Amino acid sequence: MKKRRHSWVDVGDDEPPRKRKYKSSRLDSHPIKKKVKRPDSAEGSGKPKTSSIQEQRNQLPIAHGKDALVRELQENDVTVLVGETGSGKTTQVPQYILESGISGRGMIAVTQPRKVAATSLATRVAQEQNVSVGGLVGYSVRFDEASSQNTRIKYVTDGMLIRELLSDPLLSRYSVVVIDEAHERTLRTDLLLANLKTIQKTRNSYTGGKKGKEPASKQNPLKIVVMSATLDADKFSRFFGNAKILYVQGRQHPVTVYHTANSQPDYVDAALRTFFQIHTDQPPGDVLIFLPGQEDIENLDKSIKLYADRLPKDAPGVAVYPMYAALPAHKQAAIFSSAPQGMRKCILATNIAETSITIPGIKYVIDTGKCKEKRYISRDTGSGFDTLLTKDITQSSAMQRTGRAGREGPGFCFRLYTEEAFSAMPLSAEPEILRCTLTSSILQLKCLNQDLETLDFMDKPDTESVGSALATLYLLGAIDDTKALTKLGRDMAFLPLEPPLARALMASVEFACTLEVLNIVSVLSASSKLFIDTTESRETAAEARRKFRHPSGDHLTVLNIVKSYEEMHKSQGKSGRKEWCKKQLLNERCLLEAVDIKKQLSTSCERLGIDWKVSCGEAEYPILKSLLRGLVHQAAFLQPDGSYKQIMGPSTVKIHPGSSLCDKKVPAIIYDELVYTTHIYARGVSSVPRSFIAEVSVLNRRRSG
DNA sequence: GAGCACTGC
Repeated sequence: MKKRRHSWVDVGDDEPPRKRKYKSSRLDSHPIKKKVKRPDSAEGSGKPKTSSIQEQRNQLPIAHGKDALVRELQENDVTVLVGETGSGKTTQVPQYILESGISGRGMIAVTQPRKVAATSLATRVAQEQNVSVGGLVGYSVRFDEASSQNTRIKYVTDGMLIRELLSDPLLSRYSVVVIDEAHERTLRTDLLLANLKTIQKTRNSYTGGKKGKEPASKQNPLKIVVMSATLDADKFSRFFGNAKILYVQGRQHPVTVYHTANSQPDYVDAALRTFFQIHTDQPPGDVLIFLPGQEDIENLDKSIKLYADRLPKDAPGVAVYPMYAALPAHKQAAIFSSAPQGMRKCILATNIAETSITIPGIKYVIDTGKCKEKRYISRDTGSGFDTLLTKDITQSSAMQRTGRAGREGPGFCFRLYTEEAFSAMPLSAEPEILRCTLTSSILQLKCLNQDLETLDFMDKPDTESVGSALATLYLLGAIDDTKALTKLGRDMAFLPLEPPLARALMASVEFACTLEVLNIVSVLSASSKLFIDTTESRETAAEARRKFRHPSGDHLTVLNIVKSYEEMHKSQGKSGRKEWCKKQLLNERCLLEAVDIKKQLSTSCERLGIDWKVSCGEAEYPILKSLLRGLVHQAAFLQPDGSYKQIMGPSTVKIHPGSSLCDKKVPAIIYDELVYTTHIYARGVSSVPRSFIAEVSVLNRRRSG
């Protein structure tokens, strides 16, 4: 048989996606001129009404190509599998691998970027195998695990597999690793891909990748399956020595796409007009509008309500639901309830609705084509800051948003940008590794003895960004002046914290205030924000915060809140605690997550021989000194004009308006992060005596031994 | 005096 390298193999019975053009036509100002159908495949006939789980499995698009797929997986060490949503690849491929014996005696790991995905997929696949989750099929995510000695298929978050890498650098328990959602190119996916390539070379005694010439020394070979959406498949294939690309058809209802004839600089106004055009001209069906951020959502919310009131009395009403991450949980939950009788539901969402949340019943999507992107600007030594600015989305994002209209039936998508603008969009987002802080990743790679210069990344991070991370690690005492990992650095990497917070926690041992610092870093490293901050409640929230305010600033204010929360729990129990949070406008999600993190960190501390119960009582200096050890590179001095000048770095920063120290002119500050929006703002700020700062940068290194 | 997309250990 002729070797077919780097070619598309059609596993399903449809044409490969490169031939499918996303035809679309212009939409003249707003009146709808012409519509074009998305040339979609399987005219979603929907799920069969009643069928056994096995029948459902057999009806998935991927089932048609099962034999061909299994054959390819058997023959190739690396396979790139392209499949759209609804193809069933994530649930079926691991089962095919298991059932066909490809995985031998080893386990199959399937990675996911998000926790919910990992746990729910494991549950689904366990059902299909007719076993309970945690047996043959299990999962492992932070704070939650269901697996046993019998587990053969394990769904894990990519971060979890990286943790496993630290204790088992060859991932020897696994014979197959499936990297799912690889097109998202998260920092952790890229780290895994780079490491997997090295691991496979070692375990398979690579001889150039020629089929049928496997060396006899191959004891415990590793197979890699990379699963991705269509756009980046070639790149993954090239990265793995022109690995075979297989294509699987998806299942999605057709969505009619419209573009505007002219660009719409005022996209909020354009969204408003488009919404009412749909509302008055189109049949019933819910509307989902994608906007970049909270501010736009709040404005559009007001405008829609204003105009809806002016509609004729007999016209159907509009029920508006905002949806973004900072919204309190009970308001987020509201979007899943159906609209009041005779009203059209209109959801205003950030890209939280693009992948994280699926809202049922959406027939119309309005896409502003904008999103906010966090980007790290690295300067000289550790003085970089994050920006959070509105920018154009990518083509894959646009297609994802469009797809949200076709989940349950044929739908419509109104793009508030021209067809030309769509064509000009980048295909997919720039990988995170090129725009994020690398401090934590580089510390982990150091623990794996990986040489950054020789490690093969899909996209190599730029030298400036690596240099900045190395400089930060050196300042924190995690590496020495030969860039070698220190004992302190190894301990820091063991803690599930960002290096600055890990350093602060390690320092707390020295200052005998571990309990306090543990409480603070647990909240700081929680993924949700502590304060609920919507425009309408901003004043009330600030008022509530004043009660907990500590004169030294935000870190000790956080500590006061944690203490009150714990007391509230002791005296009032779970429901009292919840009520209390609501009243104080505190986000309980953050505090609950902090409780989990604290539990995990205290276990980690015990393993490192640290007594985490050591407390400094009411003293504040030990706490500030500990924090300063981690935040040396994030400190600034007051200038005569009231602004702050970074100690390491060129920038002048302001204290963020949400901080308890805003407008308090203290001589020196440390901060959790810098964010550039309208100014460079320092967030999470504490006041420290100037004298503390000078001594720290020297001390950090001296004690790192 | 002004405002913050989304994840992970």
